[in-house]
Amino acid sequence: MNILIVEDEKRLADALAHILLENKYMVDVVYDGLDGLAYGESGIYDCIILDIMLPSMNGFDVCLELRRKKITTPVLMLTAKDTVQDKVKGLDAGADDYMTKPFSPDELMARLRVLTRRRGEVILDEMKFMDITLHLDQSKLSCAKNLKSIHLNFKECEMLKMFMSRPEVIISKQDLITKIWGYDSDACDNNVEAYISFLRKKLHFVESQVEIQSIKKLGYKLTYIG
Amino acid sequence: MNILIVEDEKRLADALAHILLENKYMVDVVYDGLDGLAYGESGIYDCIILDIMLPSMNGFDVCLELRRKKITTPVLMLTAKDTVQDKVKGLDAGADDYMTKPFSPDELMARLRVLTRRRGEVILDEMKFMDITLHLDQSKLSCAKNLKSIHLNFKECEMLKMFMSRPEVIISKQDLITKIWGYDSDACDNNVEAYISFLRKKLHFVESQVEIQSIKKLGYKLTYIG
DNA sequence: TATCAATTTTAAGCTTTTTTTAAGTTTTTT
DNA sequence: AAAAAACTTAAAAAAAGCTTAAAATTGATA
Repeated sequence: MNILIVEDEKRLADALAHILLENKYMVDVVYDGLDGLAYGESGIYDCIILDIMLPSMNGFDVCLELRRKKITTPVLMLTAKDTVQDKVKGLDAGADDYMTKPFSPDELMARLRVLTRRRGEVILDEMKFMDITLHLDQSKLSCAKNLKSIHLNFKECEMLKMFMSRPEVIISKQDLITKIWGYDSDACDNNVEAYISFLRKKLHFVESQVEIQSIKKLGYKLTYIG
Repeated sequence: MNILIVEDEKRLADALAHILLENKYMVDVVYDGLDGLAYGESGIYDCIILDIMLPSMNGFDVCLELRRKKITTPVLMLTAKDTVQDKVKGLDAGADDYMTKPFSPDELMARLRVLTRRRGEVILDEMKFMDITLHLDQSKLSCAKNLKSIHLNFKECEMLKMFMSRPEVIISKQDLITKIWGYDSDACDNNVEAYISFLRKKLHFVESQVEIQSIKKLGYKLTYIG
């Protein structure tokens, strides 16, 4: 899970990053609005935590601009501006949640979980697509029509999760790298290819009709072959 | 837009309903947990506003039960319980937002807009012109009148994209070269011609009435032949 | 701290797909 | 009819992707 923090108070930003890292998120931090916009535009984050009063471009405008560019990454505004007007303005600018400082870390984590889980999907549950089920709490993959199931290791699980959250959509190798290996990792395409190969073997093992198709130069997608 | 209010304080429930009605929502109100669950299970609502302390079944359990039954309707918890633990509990039970009483009607409306705006916001990554559709997310070309579709490779896709973004407009070979092969490539006209040929074959394969016409010395354009 | 198992990375050889090239045709223009 | 431009196609070359085994790393356990 990748989080972008856009916050100019360095001390707060670092504290926040620290809390997130403890909770197994991958974190990038930038300290002004234009950087926030540039990073956010990459579309690789699962959530953006956005302050409002920022150098170079304020949070409202950053959010508006992201939405104008069809970036749908959830945005959580975290700010000292606590009037009802500000909240309404932020939410109507396209933010998905709005918290005021000072805040409770526990509540922030809970709201972050809301924004990063798919609607209605209670955490520690399972994901399904056609005949396969990914048991997130057990890191196991199973197939509806037979009783076989198989263990997935961490990276296999993260990767399959990405595919299952957007089936039939092409996901690029670069996206997989930044979301699974991290923004500044030096993983190369071959790392992805190796894991794709592992996953395919396991999908085949459970006798699923779901497969990972590769689209040259663009990436991979999960699809069902009827 | 349909909203379900689950709230046992009749006066508050009515006030809330009144505000929502003023904002052009359709509203149903129930006064206890089991009724809330029964109504919610119908899946017809665009959002459920849920109190926690309720007769017969509390709001946490109503929400958990809805999620267990795969009801994904957004839930906004609106309650007097204002501790951080309660907020975390509510959000982790599957609620999408959590507001405490007393609340600002404006903020409530803003948060309701957030929860209801993502509905029906389906991002279709495709381009259409007359009877053909280019599925960018799948690198596929299909034709309206029949079920055939065919895979396009990267350069074919880029080229068709250029034509479809400006149908009926003549695009020169040089333009195609600089946009597809790059500014400093040494691709020649014949490269373009080869790809035009590939594309024509595929347009023919899907039995489209759209064709790529060549205008000597000037370039090519996409056009429909009635 | 040493050991073991699991996970992750690396690298090499192999397969497939895409892209380029080039030669022979066809069409259009003069 | 000749010249220029465009078309088509096969096959050569290049790029991208696949698979696997082995090496390296990590993390848990004794």
